[in-house]
Amino acid sequence: MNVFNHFRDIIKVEIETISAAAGADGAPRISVEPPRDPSHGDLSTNAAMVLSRAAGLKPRDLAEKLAAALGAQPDIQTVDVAGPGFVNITLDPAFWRSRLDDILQNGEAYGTSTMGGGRKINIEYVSANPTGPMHVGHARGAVLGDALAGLLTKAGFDVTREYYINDAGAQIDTLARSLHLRYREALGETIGEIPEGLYPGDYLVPPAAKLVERDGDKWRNLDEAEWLPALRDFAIDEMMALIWDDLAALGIHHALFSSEREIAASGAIDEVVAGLEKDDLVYVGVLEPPKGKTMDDWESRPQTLFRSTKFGDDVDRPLKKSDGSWTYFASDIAYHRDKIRRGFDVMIDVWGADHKGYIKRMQAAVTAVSGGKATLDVRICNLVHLFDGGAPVKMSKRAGTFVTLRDVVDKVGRDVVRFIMLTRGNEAALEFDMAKVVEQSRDNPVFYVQYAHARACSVLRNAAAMFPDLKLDDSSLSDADYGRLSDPGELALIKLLAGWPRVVETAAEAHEPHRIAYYLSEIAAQFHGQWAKGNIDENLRYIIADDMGLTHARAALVRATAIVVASGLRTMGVKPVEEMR
RNA sequence: GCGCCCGUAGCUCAGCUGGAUAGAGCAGCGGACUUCUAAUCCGCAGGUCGCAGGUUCGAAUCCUGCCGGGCGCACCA
Repeated sequence: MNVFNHFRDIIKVEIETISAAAGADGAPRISVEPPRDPSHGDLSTNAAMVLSRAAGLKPRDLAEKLAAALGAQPDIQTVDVAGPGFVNITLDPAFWRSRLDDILQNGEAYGTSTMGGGRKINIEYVSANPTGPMHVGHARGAVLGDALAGLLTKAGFDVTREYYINDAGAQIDTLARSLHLRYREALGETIGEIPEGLYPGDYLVPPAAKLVERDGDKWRNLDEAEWLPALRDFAIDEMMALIWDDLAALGIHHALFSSEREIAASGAIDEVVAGLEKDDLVYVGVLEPPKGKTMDDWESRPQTLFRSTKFGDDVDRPLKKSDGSWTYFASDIAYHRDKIRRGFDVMIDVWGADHKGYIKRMQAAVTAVSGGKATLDVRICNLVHLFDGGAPVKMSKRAGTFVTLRDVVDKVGRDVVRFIMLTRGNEAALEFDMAKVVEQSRDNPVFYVQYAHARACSVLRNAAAMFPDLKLDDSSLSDADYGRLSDPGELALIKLLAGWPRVVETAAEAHEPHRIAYYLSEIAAQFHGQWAKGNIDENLRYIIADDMGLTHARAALVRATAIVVASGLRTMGVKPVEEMR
């Protein structure tokens, strides 16, 4: 149960009783939130201030009426009117304690929401070019997309995880030529320095050997035109296998891989552009060179343009290259229309920071192609600055200090990578210190949260050892006498745990999975803090040797903490640990 | 020149889509262990939310204009 939504519904009913006009008017603007200052109660609503005009009352007067009505509701202990017309509600502690039932009975499914109503939503993420292994920067987009997918699933959406393979264009030819060189090397030739313009990485050496094994020297002395298509296919398959491995190391598995080449081959691009032409959204025109930027090779010439300015873009965008072939943008339009046709009217793309300038045109295209019915949200991932023990890791392909995603995952573990990548908002740059993230200390958020879960499991193990007769399965725990959980710290922890459904919904709505990481840190802090109180006052320990009933009640709280932390971690794609030694 | 993002404590960052006295970690200072794992916790100190206007009951949050930083800016993907 989302406690806040629950009482929001009750408040709406009461408002309608007080004033039908107000009830009909601004219901959507009513917010019910936890007040920042806990001394203001458990819930705070702005309803009286937002609806005073429609009700024909002064905010404070409406607030007083609302407060009187709410005071008679079950589960509500006190209601106060404060400031300009806030209505602050304090709930009965028994109501909060009963949230433990909700948690224990649902297990890790606690927090699952019906907000999404099973609506289809498509998340396209990673989409790294198949020209080599993934590097650290890719990891952030991969984790963000995957965690967002997990979050939206938890929030009740029908999520499809999708990867767009950019397997067309000149880069793939470059890949194929680079492979051919390595292939000749594998056949015994001395190739020397890799020429400028080809990919120098030695990750093409194993595929080259594999190609020799499969085809012998059959491609060796042919003209490029004869071997290029075959080597292209071979190279793409090899590179995608590499990327799949890297993703699997992060625990990421897309449901669908869409190929740019297949889109192009299907004629979808011609089709979608023809459709845009029909709507008068395509024309031939001349673009102005950008001002304030030196463009030596600028050549003013007529181009086939998409009227993206009609949908808020800054300039119209080219659909054709100078050689007459389609631009990447054109095939991306066709691709997104394909997604729309597959029934997705809500789409999310996760891109790197260098693609920021591409957002408007893509959103314009989605609006145009769908007739305004589909929406595209683009989540941009800022840079990851890699450190090792406080020293920046300089990455250079030439110097051979290039750090791949795989290197980092192998070094610190996939759960650490996943969690740390979500400890910042996606638009903020992120520092990733490979030494620090495996430290067992307070300033390592992964450890701090994992330790809370492990500590909770440890308490339950100890409780079982001390009281062999105590039933500690979830259903027995939900029969415990919660009334004995009366310490303010315990109640505060319960309230935090009860906030999980709301965190899921607000984070899902904002498309911001990093909020889960912060929320889990809060729980961990409250839990560790409560633990420490037991070192000062033995009566506050979770396990009380001569009081099995109290231990049972506290075990229920501890178990509920473990459940919520585990649920949060799993939503982020991180595996909770039961022990840390 | 234009567009987007960012600017919050000494440092790294949250701030729940406009709520009340702006929060946390680190660093600093002072405390707490014959432990249910101190791998932790408690306290103190630290702020003109870049600057200036505006919108309103109310602004770190929205609008405008500056200042500073980042990214991008036909045909690559």
